[in-house]
Amino acid sequence: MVFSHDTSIANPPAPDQNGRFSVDVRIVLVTVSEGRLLVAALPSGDGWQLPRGVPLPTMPLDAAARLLLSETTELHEQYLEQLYTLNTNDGEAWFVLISYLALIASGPDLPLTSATWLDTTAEGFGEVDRMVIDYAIVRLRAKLGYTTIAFHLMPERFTLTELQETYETALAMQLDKRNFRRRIIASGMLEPLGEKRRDGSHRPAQLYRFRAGHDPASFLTPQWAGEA
Amino acid sequence: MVFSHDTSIANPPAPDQNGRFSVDVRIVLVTVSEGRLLVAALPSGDGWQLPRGVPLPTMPLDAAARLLLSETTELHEQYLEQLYTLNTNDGEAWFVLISYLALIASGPDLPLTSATWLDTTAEGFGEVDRMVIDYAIVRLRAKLGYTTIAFHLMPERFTLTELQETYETALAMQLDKRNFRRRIIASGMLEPLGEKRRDGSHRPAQLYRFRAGHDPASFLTPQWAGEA
DNA sequence: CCAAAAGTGTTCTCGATACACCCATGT
DNA sequence: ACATGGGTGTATCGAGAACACTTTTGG
Repeated sequence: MVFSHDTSIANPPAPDQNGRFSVDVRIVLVTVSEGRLLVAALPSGDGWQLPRGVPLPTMPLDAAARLLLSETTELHEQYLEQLYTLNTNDGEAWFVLISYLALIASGPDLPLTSATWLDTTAEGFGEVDRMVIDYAIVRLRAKLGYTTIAFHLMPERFTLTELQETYETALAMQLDKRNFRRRIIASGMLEPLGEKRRDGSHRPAQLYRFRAGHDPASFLTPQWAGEA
Repeated sequence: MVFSHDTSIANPPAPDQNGRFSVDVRIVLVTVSEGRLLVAALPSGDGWQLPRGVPLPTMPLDAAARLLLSETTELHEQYLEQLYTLNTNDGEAWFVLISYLALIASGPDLPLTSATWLDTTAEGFGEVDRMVIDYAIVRLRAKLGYTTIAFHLMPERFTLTELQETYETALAMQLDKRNFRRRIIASGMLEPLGEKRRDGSHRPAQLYRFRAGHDPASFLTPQWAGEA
């Protein structure tokens, strides 16, 4: 018998040698800036690594991840989502690596503490970090198609062109302006503000914000692949 | 500073008091039989619980899950997939609950050891187990739409009607025979065997098997919702 | 010849795509 | 008046859904 079976949630595994795994939390903190999809990285020897930490067993992992995030960026309005749990080996012991995807709004101010923004395709990450980043990007791209997650990459108020640019950067794909607008409007996720933004010698742009009561289960139509 | 930062995968968290979480593995083992979607359960007090175990830190979690599976069923051809990692609290300490989805082929022989097959909607599970089961079913249904996962619920050789019945049971939804056949055939996931099966006073059915070289990344068209 | 399950095609609708011009403003 | 980015509509195509009859066998 290899397992010590416990009986219920109210009666969890005894704190013996078994079942106590090292847990390592890593965050893929992503933003968009000037047409680039960026990830927060910390220097590590001659390369880079994702922000990471070993949580205390006295706090929930999501709280640990959020704390880690607050050590990485000063900005407090972030989206945080558990990504995937890896299981990795180091000699004898296996440890559990729980990865999170975090998003913060693009903008001229991208406040980091000791981390640096790197292109998401940058060289210099370890093999595992690279996998985690790549998976985070896959997930982000998929979710852009059928959720309103893009909201977290945008400032409070924005124009449709700015929103489209964020999608294009995140998806690494050009989108058709008319189709993009038709779908975004049809999805009902945006609320037009009365105001317009004048920022040059051209027609001013309508400003929008994400609708407060946007149902998080509301779906945008997927499959923008193959458009450009 | 709440986290002890480590530098790389090759230099994992030190085995100190921090970062050692209790880890609990649970398996949602699912099969289909006689039009019912079943889950393997163990008795627990006056109710039921999922097969579970506390893995040793000296083995990968997937191996622990597979071992657990082998304690639950004698059948060895199973599909196993990591589902989701929950983080649950018991008084002071938090523990990490890693859930797996496993599938075994339907058939007259559904060999279990100490477990019992219950309807997936059965009462008597704890709150957490209920969540895990429900999520497993959601994932299974989604994956039936765009992968060849159904393969693991079928015996080696089967007819199109049997395959459709498995889909219908798993999805809890009636499907149109002609549309079903057109899509399954078009997906290329099946290989017709030369033989036919005669099992009654009616036209014999062509036998199929899943194509050996079926690309696991090959996708069936999704979205069968709303068909019936 | 009857019962029972296997097998097969066409039509319609709707969402996804491709595509080009006019509008409002600042200089 | 012209340069700049904002804003709009239509035609085509393909996938998904709805739908009913013929075929083959055993008894």
